[in-house]
Amino acid sequence: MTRLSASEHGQVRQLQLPQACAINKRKFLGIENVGMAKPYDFKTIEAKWQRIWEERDTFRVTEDPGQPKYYCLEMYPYPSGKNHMGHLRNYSIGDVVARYFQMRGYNVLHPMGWDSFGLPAENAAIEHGLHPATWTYENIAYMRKQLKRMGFSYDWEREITCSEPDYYRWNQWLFLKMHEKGLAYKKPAFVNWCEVCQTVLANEQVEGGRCWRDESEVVQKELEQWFFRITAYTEELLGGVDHLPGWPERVKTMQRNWIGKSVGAEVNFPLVNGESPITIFTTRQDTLFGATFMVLAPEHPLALHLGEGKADVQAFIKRMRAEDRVVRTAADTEKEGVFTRAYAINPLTEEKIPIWVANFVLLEYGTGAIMAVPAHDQRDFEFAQKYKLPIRVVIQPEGGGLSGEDLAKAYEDEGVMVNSGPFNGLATPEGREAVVRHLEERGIGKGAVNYRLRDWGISRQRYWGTPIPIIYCDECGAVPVPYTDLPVLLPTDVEITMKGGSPLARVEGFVNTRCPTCQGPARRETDTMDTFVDSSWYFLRFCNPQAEDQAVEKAKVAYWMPVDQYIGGIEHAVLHLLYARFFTKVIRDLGLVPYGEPFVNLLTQGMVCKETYRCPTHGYRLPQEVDSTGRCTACGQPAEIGRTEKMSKSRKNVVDPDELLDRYGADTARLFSLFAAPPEKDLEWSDKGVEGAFRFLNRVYRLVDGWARQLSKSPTHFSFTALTVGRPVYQKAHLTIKKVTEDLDRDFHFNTAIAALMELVNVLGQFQISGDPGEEAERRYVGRFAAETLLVLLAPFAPHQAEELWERLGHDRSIFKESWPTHDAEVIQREEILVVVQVDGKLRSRIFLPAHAGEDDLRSAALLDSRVQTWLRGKQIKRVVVVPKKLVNIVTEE
RNA sequence: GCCGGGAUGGCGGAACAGGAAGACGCGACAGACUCAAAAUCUGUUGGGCCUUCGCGCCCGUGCGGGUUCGACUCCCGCUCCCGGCACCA
Repeated sequence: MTRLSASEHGQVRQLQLPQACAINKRKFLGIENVGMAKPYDFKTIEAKWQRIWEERDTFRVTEDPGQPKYYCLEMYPYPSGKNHMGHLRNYSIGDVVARYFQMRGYNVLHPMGWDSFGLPAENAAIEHGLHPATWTYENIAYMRKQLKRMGFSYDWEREITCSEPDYYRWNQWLFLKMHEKGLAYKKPAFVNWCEVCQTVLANEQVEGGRCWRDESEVVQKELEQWFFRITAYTEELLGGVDHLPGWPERVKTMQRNWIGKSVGAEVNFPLVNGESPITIFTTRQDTLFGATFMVLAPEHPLALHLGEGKADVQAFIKRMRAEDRVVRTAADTEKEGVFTRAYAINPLTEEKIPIWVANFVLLEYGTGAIMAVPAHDQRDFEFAQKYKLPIRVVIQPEGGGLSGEDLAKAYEDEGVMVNSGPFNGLATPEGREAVVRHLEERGIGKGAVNYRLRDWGISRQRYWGTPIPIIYCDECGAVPVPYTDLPVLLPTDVEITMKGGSPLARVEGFVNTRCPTCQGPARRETDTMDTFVDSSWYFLRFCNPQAEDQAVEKAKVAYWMPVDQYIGGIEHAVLHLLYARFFTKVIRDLGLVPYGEPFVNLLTQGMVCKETYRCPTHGYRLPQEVDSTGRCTACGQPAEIGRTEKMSKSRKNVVDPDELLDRYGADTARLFSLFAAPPEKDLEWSDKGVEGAFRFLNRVYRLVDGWARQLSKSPTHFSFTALTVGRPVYQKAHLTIKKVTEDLDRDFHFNTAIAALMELVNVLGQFQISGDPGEEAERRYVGRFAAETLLVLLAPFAPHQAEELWERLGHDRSIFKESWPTHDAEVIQREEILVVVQVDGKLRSRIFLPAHAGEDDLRSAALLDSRVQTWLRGKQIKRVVVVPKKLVNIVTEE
């Protein structure tokens, strides 16, 4: 018996081919004259259709209020040189989405552009002696060509290049608008400084104390910098996360973590000497009675003051301030402190408690000062043990029994308040509220919220970016460049050295200017903007990329926005995706967009990985540098084999897209990257898998091309009820429509959609379009219907081949003008259903019944089945569970 | 430590609402075609068992329990892997 998938079991017998058919198989496959099966000529076909799409402006879109819109956007690339497989995967996913929605009748906006400002251009300038612009624009030209070779359905008329004045002038415009509203401001601050990049980095660009670009250690430097007040939107950015059902949970979690909201209280601790009190922030105000000392951050202004005339305190503060902050603030750094010999009063116990200065308290979180509750905070506990400070239990867990003397570690969980005067007996949640109320009544504190999120530092001491439109005048201070003077052009004659501060500072013609207010001599700001500013609103610009007099054109943006589907890498979960949300809210408040959230649905595609070989002495090796026994060919040592890691040049496990395209073509590259894994999971590259995709496309090609001539004579109508030999194939085609459509609608399950197409091709491979003259009309009708269905469903995945074969079937209109098919529920209705019979939950028999069989029919048929009866012998039937049209389970008495 | 995600054949992965575990592909094995190879086509392919080779039986979705007629799926308790945050008060 031919094995087919379970769902088609009922059709199996009808699909059997008599042995004699094998003789004619070559003929039916259209290869009888070929002698040898040649692969289809993807080079000619792909080039042909790319040319036709371009000539016919197939993917040009304009606003059309009469048609539902769909905005499909993939994160635009940084033009680093060549596209890598991650890009191609990202854009292949996006292209299927865009083409699918187009066929579903949507007006689809699918644009592409270049995130073309950034540091690598400056590095390349030094390395290769090229101007950053030259290097960037050569890369763009190359990468654009690659994308076109992939056949992506972009509206290239909307291409955006961020490094062009017609784009970055609007960065400056937005900066000025934000400056007007107090959302852009300058302040001195400790900032992250990367020695390699010679620039400041935003908090979001520091990962584990290292630069996100070059992974070098980041140091802290105090500099005067421009900031965007993202914290003005903290609550909205946090709350909005709850209203993004189309975003992956992990991205939302990351954003919540990054914003880091803590709810608690601020409490004032008066000083014994009567000076103004120390304010602390705590989330555990219910432990206030257990605060036996206080700790200030070394940078806290009061620390120096209290340490006046105390050499050891001064020395400690000096040493701590000089210490590398990344090291000092690491969790495993030993706690260290010094007693100021000053005292504060615990406002609830009215006890005198000592004030310390210690390394583990951070100025930038909360108020830079803490109350220490050693019994209920592990850090305070460790500190108290080291310096012999009192430990007092004020929270008892259920069952109690804790005492300060024999505590081995802090009890940080919730419990019941003890040793807390009027609050004794309250559980932690109520205690928290009660203490806040008490503090507020007595005016010694208040409920407070703290966030981890800091304002976004955007100044970069680099050349290849947007000039910040500010002029410094000795008389008038920092003066914004008037709107009418925009853009502030980035000068082209600049020397890039990567040392000695902002390159623009050395361009006299740029720096020296006149004050817009007093006309006196003045100097321009020489820092440029973080490149993340460009990507924070580019999706709005795509709606009106050519607008010369405004950043965003209200009506067009209102039509296209929000982005219906955004697709990109998880690495931007916080960075870009947080900034873009912030900018959208700012621009909304400028009255230019009706939405505060830019991206309705977000798909974070997985990385592209490949096996990696590593030799202990020679590092990463190419597969050919490792012999069959797994030893490095250079030194003979056993190499680490087959570990799957993200593709990267340094790991020597990359696949070059150009080679892939030369060898297999765009359709194969697309199909494999969509088939090998669901889009959100990592994709393990497999050369064999690519060949599998290529083989599949060849099968489709031979099949449809082989049929094409005969199918031109097909009848256009045939009654379903009259179908006989072609019936199962016709049904399979309808089932495939259903499956592919559902898979695309349900979170873009491309891999299973493609699997369904493969199943259909497998069935069609067994079907003949000629035969008995009496059957010929039916066979051709069914063959044509199935082949056309296959092509239409395949079109979003392998567009070139679908177009080509569509044309060969006699169509003169693009397959993308076809509307997406719908399945006929009556057709896929089976005449016969397979019922699974279980005895005590174990599969014991299968029976075929007419589709209209009811529950009672199922029950009696199951009980009558001879195999079931064997299993029932000597047993008492307890009950019979019937699942309509599916299953019968006979439960017996033991 | 807190938060999120995950674990299914030799491999990538299916199984939609609790109802046939392993679709589809890769690899492997066999056969057809061929002088031969490649390509193509056709089968077989989770593990084990058998004087019965069957529409056969037993086991099987990280581990241990539970709910249920029935669990990859739900509940409780673990292990391991991946990711985010973290001396954050």
